[in-house]
Amino acid sequence: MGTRYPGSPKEVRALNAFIALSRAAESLHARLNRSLEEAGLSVGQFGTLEALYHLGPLCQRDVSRKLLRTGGNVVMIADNLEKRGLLRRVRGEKDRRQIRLHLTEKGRAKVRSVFPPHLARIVALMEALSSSEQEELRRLCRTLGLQQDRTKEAHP
Amino acid sequence: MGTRYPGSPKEVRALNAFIALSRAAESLHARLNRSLEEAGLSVGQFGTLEALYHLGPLCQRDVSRKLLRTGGNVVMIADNLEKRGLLRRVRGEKDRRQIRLHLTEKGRAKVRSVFPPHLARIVALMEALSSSEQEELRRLCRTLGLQQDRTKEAHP
DNA sequence: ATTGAATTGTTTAATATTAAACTATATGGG
DNA sequence: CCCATATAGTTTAATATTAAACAATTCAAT
Repeated sequence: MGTRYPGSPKEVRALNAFIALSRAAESLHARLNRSLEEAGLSVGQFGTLEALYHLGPLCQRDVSRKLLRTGGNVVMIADNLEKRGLLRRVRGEKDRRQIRLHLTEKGRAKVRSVFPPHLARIVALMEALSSSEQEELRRLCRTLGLQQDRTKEAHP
Repeated sequence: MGTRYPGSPKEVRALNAFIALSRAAESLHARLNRSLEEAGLSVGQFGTLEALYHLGPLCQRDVSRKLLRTGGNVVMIADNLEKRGLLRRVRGEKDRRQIRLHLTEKGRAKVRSVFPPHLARIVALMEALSSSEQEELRRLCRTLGLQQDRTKEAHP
């Protein structure tokens, strides 16, 4: 990690922090993805199921915002999950443009079987840091991530 | 951000830190990618050019490890950059399995034109944190990312 | 020396993701 | 009411990425 760019201390500090952040996230994801794939779920599929499980039915736009993916991608994710009987689409009654995604019982069962071991792996990976370090990491990342509005399309 | 999963304090702490880390990285990348794409480079292409520029010629395997991408992906990245005349392939003399990637002068010029504004954007985004916070973030992320060997294939 | 295992790069097929154009619905100002 | 604009979802075409099978080369242990 780190960089060999011969910039100002300020640049080097920012770049080193950015590279460490990027690589930590990618590294953790690479390790977690493998076990998710063994469960037959892509990252987007798992994220969608997990969001619906813990937040209740959502329209596709909300899922798109939550996962930071484009709307078109969520259409495909919902298509595939619907084909497998893990969720169903319900046309909004008030706003007929919206389609709310509801987990089926099969979908809930999938989350119940996949989420606990996934969480256990996350906890195990995060144990490289102490409790207070985890809380500090969260605070720093939230400060970084929240500095700008991200409620619009993920990549407008 | 955060989670509504009703787990133990330990689980909630780890999950919140993980989610914040993931979203911060994705959020920063989404914003940076747009400007890279305006320069006509994908993330993998930019990462490859930048690595060759600052580290010197590398074989594809090294690039693969550095970018945390599969070898097959690096083949395609190198193909596309070679077609555009930004790098050239040089068969290794000592180990004839290897192919070292060398930047062309056009490739170096591309990095010189793209890297500085890219770095400026990173610095601007990271300024949401103070200097010491940036250093602390780097330390925490390195601890997380280095806890396990990642010198093998990115997704073996 | 020889053979078997490991490593590097390549190819192929499948999936994921995006941007952009499109349809349908909602909303707000004349 | 009517139209302009915005929003939700869909479709399409292109690119990115992966896993897996493969060829060529190296290396190590006999």
